[in-house]
Amino acid sequence: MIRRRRRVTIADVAEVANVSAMTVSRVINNKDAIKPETRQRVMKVIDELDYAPNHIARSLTGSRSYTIGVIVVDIANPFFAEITAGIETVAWQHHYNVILCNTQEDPRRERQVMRMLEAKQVDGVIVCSTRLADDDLPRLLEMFPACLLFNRETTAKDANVVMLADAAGIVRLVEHLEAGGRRRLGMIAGGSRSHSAQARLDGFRSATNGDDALIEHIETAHIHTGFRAAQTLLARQPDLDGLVCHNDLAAVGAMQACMTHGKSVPGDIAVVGCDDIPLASLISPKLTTLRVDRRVLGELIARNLFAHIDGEQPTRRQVIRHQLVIRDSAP
Amino acid sequence: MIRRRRRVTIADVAEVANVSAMTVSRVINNKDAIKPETRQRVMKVIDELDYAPNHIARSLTGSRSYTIGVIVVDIANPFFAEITAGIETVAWQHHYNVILCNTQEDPRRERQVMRMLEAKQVDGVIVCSTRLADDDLPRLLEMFPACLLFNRETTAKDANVVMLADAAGIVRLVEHLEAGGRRRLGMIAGGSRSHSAQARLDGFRSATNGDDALIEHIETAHIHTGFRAAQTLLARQPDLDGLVCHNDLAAVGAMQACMTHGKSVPGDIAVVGCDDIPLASLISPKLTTLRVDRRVLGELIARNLFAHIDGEQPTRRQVIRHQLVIRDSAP
DNA sequence: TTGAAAGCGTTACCAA
DNA sequence: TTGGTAACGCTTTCAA
Repeated sequence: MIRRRRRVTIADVAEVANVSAMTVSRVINNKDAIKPETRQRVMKVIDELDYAPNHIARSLTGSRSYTIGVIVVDIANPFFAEITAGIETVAWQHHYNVILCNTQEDPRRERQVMRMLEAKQVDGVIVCSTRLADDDLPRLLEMFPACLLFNRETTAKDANVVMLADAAGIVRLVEHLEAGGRRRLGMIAGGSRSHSAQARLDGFRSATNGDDALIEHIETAHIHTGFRAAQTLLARQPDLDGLVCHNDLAAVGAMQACMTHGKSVPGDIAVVGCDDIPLASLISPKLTTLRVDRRVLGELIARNLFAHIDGEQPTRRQVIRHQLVIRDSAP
Repeated sequence: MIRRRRRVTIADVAEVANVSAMTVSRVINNKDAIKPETRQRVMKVIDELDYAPNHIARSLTGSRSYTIGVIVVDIANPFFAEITAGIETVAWQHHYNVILCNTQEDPRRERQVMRMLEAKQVDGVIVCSTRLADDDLPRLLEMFPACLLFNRETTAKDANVVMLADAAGIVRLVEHLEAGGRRRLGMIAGGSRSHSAQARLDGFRSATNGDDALIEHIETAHIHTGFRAAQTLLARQPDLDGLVCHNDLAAVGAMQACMTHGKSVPGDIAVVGCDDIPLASLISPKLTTLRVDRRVLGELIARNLFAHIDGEQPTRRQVIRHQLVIRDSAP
């Protein structure tokens, strides 16, 4: 059972300072005009009693809770952890706290979490890579005074959206490969249910007038799946001289497959990945890839939300481009 | 400016259902006895109006806020991200939310964050690797109905503690090396200000009756610092046949140095790390190291806190041992 | 089994 | 420049 020590209240301060609670309230909120003398006296008592306003009571009066909700599919995924770090930084600058909710890719849980956040009167939510159906989204999002969706479009009213330019990023990779003289490019594409996998594949197709024989799909992109996909692809198309991979892990596997196949990287074939995970610069040859500064991305997302909360006209839709990181695997 | 849509209140439900607010309250809390007929009617109205209790108002009445605070030095660090994932899982099972606070190793910010959390009436806090001074800790922690410290001891009353058995883990590594016939062991030790570095060093010393000539210090443990430290150590002690490294990154660098030095791993010299980062099983030879399941650790931490919150007698001090992961670098 | 009234700590509104 | 009163939405307490 919880036992909370009695807190000093505004009434305590008022009594000791010989003023009304209202006056104390005005002092701590810097509102209205207060006689400097009175203010001094109240401040002194606040200090002596170590008074701090009760945020719960404040929230109840209706204005703000100074809390936002952040919903992610998996906080243990460094991608979201870094975004969350950026969000938290900006939130704190705005004197806000973050309620972090991990949904583990479960849409049911996502729904419950949203209702809970609304019941706790958060001033806004940030939803990263939601798994909710398009139809459910508007009704849920519209419960909140402000909301922002990362990597998902929606018809919800007043929802802002921040998207990663996955397709454009892949196009740049392809252009880089072609500028390096590569003529026959293949792709190892990611899972069919993933939004970003679809976008990356679209980018590849549009940049290459994609021949489907040059594309190999893997459901989960990992080193060994990348390895096998590259083997299949090379068996089918021995003259490939460039390989675009859904992500860095797959690219690492693909490079191993190339070498097993007797092809040198980048001599005979160039390999590129996507995400710039730490491993990308630790292996040999170092991987050419796409990067987005995830902490900065989180900060940008949060700033967008707070613009909304603060009543400024926020950017409705923001698209963030990757940065091309050129290393040894495709110089 | 925030505009919050008017919520359905308990009074609305009461009016439509033709009962008092109290009856509605009893229904949603399953408290006291209610005539089944009345309960049915109230439930129906709740459903129709889509009523959900306002948690802020609930918290104000004094019992619980159903929110805990989690304070970490850096959520972008996968170590803490995974622990946080574990904590969040258990919190949600208890119908709790987590306010996540990132302190970026700044003790001042940590203090502010704690005051804020107290003002928001959290029912408990979990503080991971605090940078606060021993003297500040008790006063701050005692503001909360329940608190738990990870990897830090304290004299604060009613504070529970979960510690990682860093020293014991290193002892096990040393024993493993000695069982494998290694006779002359060196160590690459970590930063002087780090709690865990100190503990790991202590473990090494106690297990080897440590000769300081066999120990090399690095301020930040990374691949290149590990490389250089190993070089220095090998130059000084060419007959080393075992090397214990503060963490996996340093171990990776150390292995490279060994090979550069013409020593094969594990043939001529065994190398072990600590932490089991993803890279550890990706490089060759695969690294023998220490692991602790960080998600499970987070769950354990949270369960300890909730035991306290729920008034059970929680374990005052819990020590978590690493698991020895034997791979190729020290079979 | 149900209800009325008081209170949680704060702020909005109106009055002095 | 200050204070009284009434909310905010709920639960506790006491009474019926």
